[in-house]
Amino acid sequence: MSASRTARERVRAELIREITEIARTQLAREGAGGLSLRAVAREMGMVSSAIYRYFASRDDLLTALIIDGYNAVGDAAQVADAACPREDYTGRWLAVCRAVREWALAHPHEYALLYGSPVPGYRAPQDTIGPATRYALVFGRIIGDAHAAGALDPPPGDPAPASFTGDAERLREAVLPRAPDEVVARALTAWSSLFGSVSFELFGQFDNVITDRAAVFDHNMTTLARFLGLPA
Amino acid sequence: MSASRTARERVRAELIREITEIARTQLAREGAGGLSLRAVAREMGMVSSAIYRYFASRDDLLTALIIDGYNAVGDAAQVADAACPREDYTGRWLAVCRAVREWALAHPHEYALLYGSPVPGYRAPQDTIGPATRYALVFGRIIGDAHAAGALDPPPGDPAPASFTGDAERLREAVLPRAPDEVVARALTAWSSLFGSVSFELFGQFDNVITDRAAVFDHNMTTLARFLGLPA
DNA sequence: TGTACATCAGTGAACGCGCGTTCACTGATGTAC
DNA sequence: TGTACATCAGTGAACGCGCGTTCACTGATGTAC
Repeated sequence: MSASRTARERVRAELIREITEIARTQLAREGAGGLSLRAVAREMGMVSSAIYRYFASRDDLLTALIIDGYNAVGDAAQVADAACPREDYTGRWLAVCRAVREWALAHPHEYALLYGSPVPGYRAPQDTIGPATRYALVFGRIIGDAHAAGALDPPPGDPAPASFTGDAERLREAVLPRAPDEVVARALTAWSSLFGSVSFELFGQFDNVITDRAAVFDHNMTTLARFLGLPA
Repeated sequence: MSASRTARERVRAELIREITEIARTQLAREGAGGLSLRAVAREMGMVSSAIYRYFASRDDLLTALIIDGYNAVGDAAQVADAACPREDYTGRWLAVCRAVREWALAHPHEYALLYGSPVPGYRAPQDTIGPATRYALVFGRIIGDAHAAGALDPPPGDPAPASFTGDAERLREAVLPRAPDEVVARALTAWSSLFGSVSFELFGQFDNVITDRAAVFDHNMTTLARFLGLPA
């Protein structure tokens, strides 16, 4: 009977959910290095080998966590963007930046897993790519909307290097339709700048340097908005 | 005899050097997590407990590596700066940025140890602070020199947040004498932007995104120079 | 210069730990007739 | 509706590994008289 098959499958799905849930809290406590199948099994009240019914290896479990993490960042970005008036491009940009920062502060080890030093020996499979780019779509849409509305007026600067045109074309197709090379290049700068700020705050470089980190972050992101040409 | 005491001490110093050397290459191969006292001892042809004559614990060895790393970045920055004409502030800025990037590319795991996700369970002792700020002095001197020469002309922007004044004062004392708050704030932005770029490149975020990374990096750093108000 | 003693370097065995993964197995749950 | 069979979940023991750290010890190197 297909109803009973789905019953078993529901239990299975629920257990997979529970395993990743426990793995996530362990990740939050100890970081990626401290994630262990045996510890997860212990907390599940299972024998360690039972986990292998659900995940083929430790790396598979890590991959699941990574995908969940990227999706969580993507969700946070989307929600933050959706809460703003469509034409308030600068407000949308700022809201999404804050959402990324706040997610990172709330999930430091997950953030480190996604954007920090690579986990030694771990090679990300293809399935992570889609989720990994979700939040980028949000940023792309904001800048793209502003550009389409003629609201993008970047301050003068050097032209993007010639060797960048191919990359720019690929990025236009993926996230920034119709934006000129210079805008794409600036978007990349802003992108790495945002994550540079968040990483520095999270990884301790701002300790004893910046006190009111939220305010400095906002200031930085506003400055980046100007740099991108978003309206004041 | 004091000559013979120094003989013993010379051997001791040489062994400490050799241990950190081997530890450094292991760090380069496997990352911080893969650094093991036993492996170092094996490669030294010693028994593992012998290492404890030279380092009280694994963390102590890590600390030594971290200090060496910060000093290496500091040296690279200093050398790059010293090779430029004093009044070419933009050239000096660019040279130091490149030096940081090139050091990072040449020593990815060491870079990750210094600027990537914190090593779980490791708490940096006070002795790392001095070396950690050496390269910052170099950046500070460039911006400070430009400012003192009246060559700093930053484009308009929002004022730094009020809550930043205390931090700015502290930073003025440490690395940026006599610079106004806005300049200090911009220096911080540029600082995290630089390391954001380098980290993204190193940690794989630019994979399949940017092809000619050196060119894009140069472009970004030049843009940051303008943002700081360094002359074109 | 020679001897008695103190310091230091390195050994080897051991403690106690945790890990990922495999494998043959027992029961329970579902499927087909 | 009832029975024979196949699938799946979970067990428990084991393999083989490496790790940091401690400790009592042997020799060698240096020191003081």
